[in-house]
Amino acid sequence: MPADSPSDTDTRAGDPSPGVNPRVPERPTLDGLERKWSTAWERDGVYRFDRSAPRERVFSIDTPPPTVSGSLHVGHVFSFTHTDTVARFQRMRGREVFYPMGWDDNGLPTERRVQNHFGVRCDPSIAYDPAFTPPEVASEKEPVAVSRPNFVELCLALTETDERAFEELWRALGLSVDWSMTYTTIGRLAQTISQRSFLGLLARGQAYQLEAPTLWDVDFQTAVAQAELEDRERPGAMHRVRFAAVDGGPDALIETTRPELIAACVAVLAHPDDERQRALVDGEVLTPLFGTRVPVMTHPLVEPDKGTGLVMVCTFGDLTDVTWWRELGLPVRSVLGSDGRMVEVPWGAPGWETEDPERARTSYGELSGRTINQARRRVVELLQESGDLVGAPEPVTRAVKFFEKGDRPVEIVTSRQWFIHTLEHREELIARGRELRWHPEYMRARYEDWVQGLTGDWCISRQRFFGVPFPVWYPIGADGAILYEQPIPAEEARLPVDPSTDVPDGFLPEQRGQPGGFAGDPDVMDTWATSSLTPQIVGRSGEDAELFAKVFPMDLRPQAHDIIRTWLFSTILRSQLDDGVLPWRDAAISGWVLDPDRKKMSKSKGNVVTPMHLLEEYGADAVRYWAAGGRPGTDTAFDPQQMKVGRRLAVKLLNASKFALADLPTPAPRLAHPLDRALLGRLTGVVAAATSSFEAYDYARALERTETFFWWYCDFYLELVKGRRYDPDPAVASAVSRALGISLSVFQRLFAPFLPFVCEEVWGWWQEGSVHRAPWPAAEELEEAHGGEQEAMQDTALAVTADVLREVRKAKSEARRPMRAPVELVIVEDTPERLQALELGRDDLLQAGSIGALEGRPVEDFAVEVKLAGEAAG
RNA sequence: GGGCGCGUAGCUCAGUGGGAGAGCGCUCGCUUCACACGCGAGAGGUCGCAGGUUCGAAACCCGCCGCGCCCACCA
Repeated sequence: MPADSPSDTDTRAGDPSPGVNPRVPERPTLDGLERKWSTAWERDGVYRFDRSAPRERVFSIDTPPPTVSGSLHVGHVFSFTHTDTVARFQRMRGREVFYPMGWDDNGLPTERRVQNHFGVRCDPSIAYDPAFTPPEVASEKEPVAVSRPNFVELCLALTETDERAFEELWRALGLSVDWSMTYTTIGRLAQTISQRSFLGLLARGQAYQLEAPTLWDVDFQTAVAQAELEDRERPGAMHRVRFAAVDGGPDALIETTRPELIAACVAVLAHPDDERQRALVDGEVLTPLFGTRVPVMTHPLVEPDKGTGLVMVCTFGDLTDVTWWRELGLPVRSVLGSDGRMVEVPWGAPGWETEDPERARTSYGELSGRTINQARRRVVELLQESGDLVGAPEPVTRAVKFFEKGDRPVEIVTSRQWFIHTLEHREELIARGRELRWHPEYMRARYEDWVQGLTGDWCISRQRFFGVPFPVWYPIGADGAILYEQPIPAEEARLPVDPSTDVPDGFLPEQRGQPGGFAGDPDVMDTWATSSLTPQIVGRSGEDAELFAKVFPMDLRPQAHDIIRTWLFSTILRSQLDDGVLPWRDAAISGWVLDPDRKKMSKSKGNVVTPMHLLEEYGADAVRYWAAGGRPGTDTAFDPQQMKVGRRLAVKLLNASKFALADLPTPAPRLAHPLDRALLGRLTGVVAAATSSFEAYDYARALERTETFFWWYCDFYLELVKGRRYDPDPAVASAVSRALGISLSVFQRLFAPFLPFVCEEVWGWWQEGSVHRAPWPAAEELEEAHGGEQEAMQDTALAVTADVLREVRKAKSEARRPMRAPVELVIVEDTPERLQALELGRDDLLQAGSIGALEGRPVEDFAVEVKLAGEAAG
């Protein structure tokens, strides 16, 4: 139904046709509406994106793809509802809404789930077995080793099941997604686009490979990125350790929580201004137990107030060590293996020189092969025995960096990884962040803080299996060495490729791994390296130029605040590097769902309260009502009570619609009654408020304004007009019908983004087509409420009539009489102006209050005297 | 340590210069012809604390206290 012609106003407002309305049920109910209407919407393609629409009419949404491993929880329901209300609003405003759904199935969470579910582990050295079936009984203790292609097949099988369940939930919740455009982050399209973007970065020198100290998870045995770290408080102990003097100089005392890394010590540092350390600086000291000579140097990052003012630098205990190592040009002595155990080291060999090779070998022999914690305990014992530990270890609690999905602290291990240049783009990225319109505005600070605090380029390679492979191979020299410096990129036409099974042009399969042959890059991309391209994936960048031009840059990125540093940041980076643009105009940031005790909703709780249960118990509209009450960026308590309130609102809308639409008198051509005109005048203000709130992504305010006015409408306006509604004079009844029709039509559309099921139901009682494709209410529809010299007085009439009705009700309530109890006389004291206005609503008031007589007395202050029939005045 | 947000009725929250509000919960009443998944009424608050600006502050400014989140070089 197009909104562009003013002459449409009358039909759009929904003039009912006369007579009893057979479409209104005897007893309206919410039960079954989800199934009924989600089926109908799919059948009729109500939310299908029409790509023939011109760019300026398109509203494109870059939906967050939920992680498929595990389950959707109420937090997802919460934030996806927010986006859906905006999508529905924009659709009703006449925009063609591009709203696809994606599933993030790629990555570690899926791998971990597949390992547990099937009892397998991936061994890339095994050949593919086409006949493989997973073990009948999954054993976590003794997993079956499977090839990488088999492992990936299992991942795909499991995620497909999950994705079906997720889609079912979203449909039940009523998300107005175009399900024909669904994508997955492991799918062929996402792989192609990720690989193509990577090859572009490589060709432009924006991606590079480097062997360097890298953040490393020793359990998953993969590199991780700075953005994936989180701090956790862990107990530890501070050890004061003596480093012996060389050549008669003084001993050095350092403090450390990681004594197991003494063997990896490459220097001892002091602050340049620290007078106490003057005698040591520029000299050398010996590491205890191992007798390695290490220089004593200075660096401004050393804090003289901490510990003894001296700190040992190890390769590598933390990120500060990396800084010191790099800036002071120190050597590398690595003792930690990629599996988190101490490796063998060649004491006495170059790089491992020692004053006492025998002692070093004996001491280190106690540590070699042990885990970090075992080695730490043993080294403390050795230091105690040798007398190099000063005092007892002092228990401390300190923040330790963990991979957010990991169980042990991250270590820093030297390895070969792919990076994307990030640091050199910092200023552009901040500028893009300032271009972006944030909702709420203050979320921009989180982004800027993050960009300012970046310490390195983005490491995008992961030593894992279920992800997008790097589309490159390497030649192998005649001596069998892999020539990493000469990567062979895949031809673009071949994408997506898997270099572990595909063969580069100009080689034969038999040459894999052979001298003179080739080797595939063994790694996969960080899951964010794919997710950061969601605008390009949904817009089919490079596959469908026409579509991409229509939807990109996108209008809206909705997401929660916890992934600003990952998803939002990396998406801006990739768009900047690939297209030199900001990927969206607006970002709407959702809060979290909190337990009633204000803590972040816990996993266990989230699993008990599954979203499907909530939808079944309260109904989708009710759950959406609760969610829509959470303002942008604000954390919101999980509150079933609010869902009950939402359900009541939906029921109210059913019943109010039944009252207005159950039978349909001949509609009057114009509004005549002052109260009717005043009502529509107020509704004009509500429409304006809801519209401007929605335009600013404040769906919660739009709902609140609409809801508040709707309850007032039911409690006062509907009660006031009941007499005229049932008036035997058809002219009177039809005039009310017109006002009810216009107002109901507006309410049904104002609520449609929030309560899509019940609104579609009541719309279907009297209108053609879906309410979700009906035009958003506009002021022009209500213009007959305005104009004329009586406009101000009409509104006063409505106000004073309602005020008096309230007083009459109060009197009856205090007298413990029913509301229909007759009233002999009502005396209203009020200003002459208000009394004059009251005359306009007199007839409705007398009827609604069962009032026999009404008198006015002009005075300054408002007061009402109510004389119930058969009683003294109250 | 730095940054951001929050602190209003028992609970969840709205309110950004001029009457302290809503819903839930609670109490009382009402089978009223759209609705008992209802209707009507009522009780309940030093707007975290202390100062300042102003004729006037819940709101604006300064400081403090408390809660939450993000970030930071884990010695």
